[in-house]
Amino acid sequence: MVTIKEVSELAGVSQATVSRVMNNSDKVTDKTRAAVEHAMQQLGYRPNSIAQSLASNRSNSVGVLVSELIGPFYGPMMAGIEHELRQAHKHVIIAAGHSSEADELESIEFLISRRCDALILHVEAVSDEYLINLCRGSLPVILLNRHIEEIADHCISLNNKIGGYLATYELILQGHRKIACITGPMWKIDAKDRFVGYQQALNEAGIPVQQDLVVEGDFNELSGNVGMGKLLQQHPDLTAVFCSNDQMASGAIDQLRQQGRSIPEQVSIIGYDDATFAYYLYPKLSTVHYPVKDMGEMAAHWVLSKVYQLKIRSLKLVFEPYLVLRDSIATQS
Amino acid sequence: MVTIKEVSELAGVSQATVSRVMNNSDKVTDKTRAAVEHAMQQLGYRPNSIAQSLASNRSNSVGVLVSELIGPFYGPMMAGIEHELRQAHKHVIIAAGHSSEADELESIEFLISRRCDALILHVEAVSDEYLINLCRGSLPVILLNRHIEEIADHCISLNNKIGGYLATYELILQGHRKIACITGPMWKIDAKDRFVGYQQALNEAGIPVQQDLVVEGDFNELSGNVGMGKLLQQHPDLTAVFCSNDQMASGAIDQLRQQGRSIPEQVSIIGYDDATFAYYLYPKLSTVHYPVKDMGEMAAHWVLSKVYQLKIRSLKLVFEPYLVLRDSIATQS
DNA sequence: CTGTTAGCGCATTCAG
DNA sequence: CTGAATGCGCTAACAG
Repeated sequence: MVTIKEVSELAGVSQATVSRVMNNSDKVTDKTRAAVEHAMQQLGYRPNSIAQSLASNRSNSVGVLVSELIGPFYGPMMAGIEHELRQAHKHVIIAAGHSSEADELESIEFLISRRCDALILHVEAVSDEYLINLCRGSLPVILLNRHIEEIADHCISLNNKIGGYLATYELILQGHRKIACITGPMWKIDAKDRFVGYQQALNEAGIPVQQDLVVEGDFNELSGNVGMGKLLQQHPDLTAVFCSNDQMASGAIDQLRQQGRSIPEQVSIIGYDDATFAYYLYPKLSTVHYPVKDMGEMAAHWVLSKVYQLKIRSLKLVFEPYLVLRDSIATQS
Repeated sequence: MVTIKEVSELAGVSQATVSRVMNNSDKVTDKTRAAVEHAMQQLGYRPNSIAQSLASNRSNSVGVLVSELIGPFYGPMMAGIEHELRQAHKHVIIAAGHSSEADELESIEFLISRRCDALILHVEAVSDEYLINLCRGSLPVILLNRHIEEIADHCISLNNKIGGYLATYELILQGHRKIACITGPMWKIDAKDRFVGYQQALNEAGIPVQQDLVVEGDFNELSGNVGMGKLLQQHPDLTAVFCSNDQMASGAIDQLRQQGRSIPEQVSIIGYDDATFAYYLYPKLSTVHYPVKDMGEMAAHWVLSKVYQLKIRSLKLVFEPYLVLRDSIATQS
């Protein structure tokens, strides 16, 4: 591996000068600059960014922690982050937290020891206190998909209560009264918030919330399938279901079809997230749009502006969901 | 940030000793070890892995380059890689190549300058020569989803010709003769191979390959939709379609439905990849299974064994696809 | 078993 | 505008 030293010798200058042309900061004569660049070319020199980081105390990389690398949700988020950061020549070190506190903590440890310049965290298991503490430290941290009042300026989140409300309200608007709900894991704040929105819409409409019209899923397809099965058994007469994400909705559709129920004629269904595949389900799934890619981009912008002093047009921290109506809801008369 | 020096002073030992207990390599008295660990605790010491890397010339991180962070294909691949690597306490630095030669080259540059201990590459645009050269270098490189004869031992790939063959053969077996094909971008080797398999199956069955029964897509949903439109216009009497991936298949299904064709009664369809969502399409999509997660894991194993000397049960470089038959193919009489 | 001595490759003073 | 010197935080011989 060729080093700065060899370059400086070939170019007949000092190492400091080579360093200068690399960080094209200081004024260097065009002539010496040319000489140095020529030498770099000739030797196939690649700066050792590890050494750069150590010397400059800046790694030009930001740590990203997501729950999973798999699934329709995190892909767009990571893509949004990577795209913006890359344009600014910053780099992404990625880790998965698997919704487990131990894994999340270990990942954060790792990213810190990696001397990331900033952290973008989508964490679910770690406590508020821990995060508040972390944000008080010197390392810039931005939280995705989580809102903590004490550190609200470090949080980019979606108003999930409104999302759940909108979904349920639409069902009510279409005349449904017997509306089931397949929630996400209730210990997850977003799952809970969506459920709160569901209850709120029901309350406002004067429809009592029935415990046995609600089942808890885990955000995966299978749990939607199973949950729908239970629901149908207890309430064969239900006419609509709000699923807390699109994956569970696809599982629920599968179950409904197995039982010979037509969608949306007999049972209406609405999802949440607006994942890419929602459009290709049959019937095309009505859902709540979650601007996850935009939020990833915004997190990157936040970092770029706070850490790397890039000027950003605007910083938006709270996003609003909106309905995407397709073919999975029918009017109930 | 507390350093090794402060720890050594608090513990009353030399820095070297602190280093020793961290790499719990050499023999250290239980007593001094305890003292050091106590000091580390008390100071909240976190090793600076940047400095570790520079000094040890080993970064404990492996660079991963994928085409996109988004979409149903790369998620499982990254998840497979990350999972295995993490268990060995190695870390993942990720970059996206966007199927563009410039981006791919830049990403590789970046990963190298990051002093990754190894590279796992899913590249599409970069040339064989470049890769052969890269593999000849001292940095261990494993290629995913690409087979280059000269460096076959650096390639983990799927036999896509067989996959395309299997898909088409199944259609023929079910009595179809007028079988269309929506290919991926023909400059991509896997798209081409799948198409070769299609042609081969047709040839063997004595069915002429008709140019206008073939349209080129781009692996995204929309192109499947559009492609299906063209096909239907030119050949209203086609009875089956082989789509080069599941996303295009979902688009094609959408188009067929728009035109009022029933699936599979009027038109049979088969996809490729066996993405998660394929099961939840309607009808459930028959497809060719692509063990992408396994292949990601295998890449990680390769790295673990070649670079970090972990003993791995077995190393498999060429994977075989297999059919997953569901509900999207009907018998043609 | 432990301390001492050198760097790793680069950025960054400070002179000149 | 350029060079020499110093150190980032840690590992790796080499003695003892």
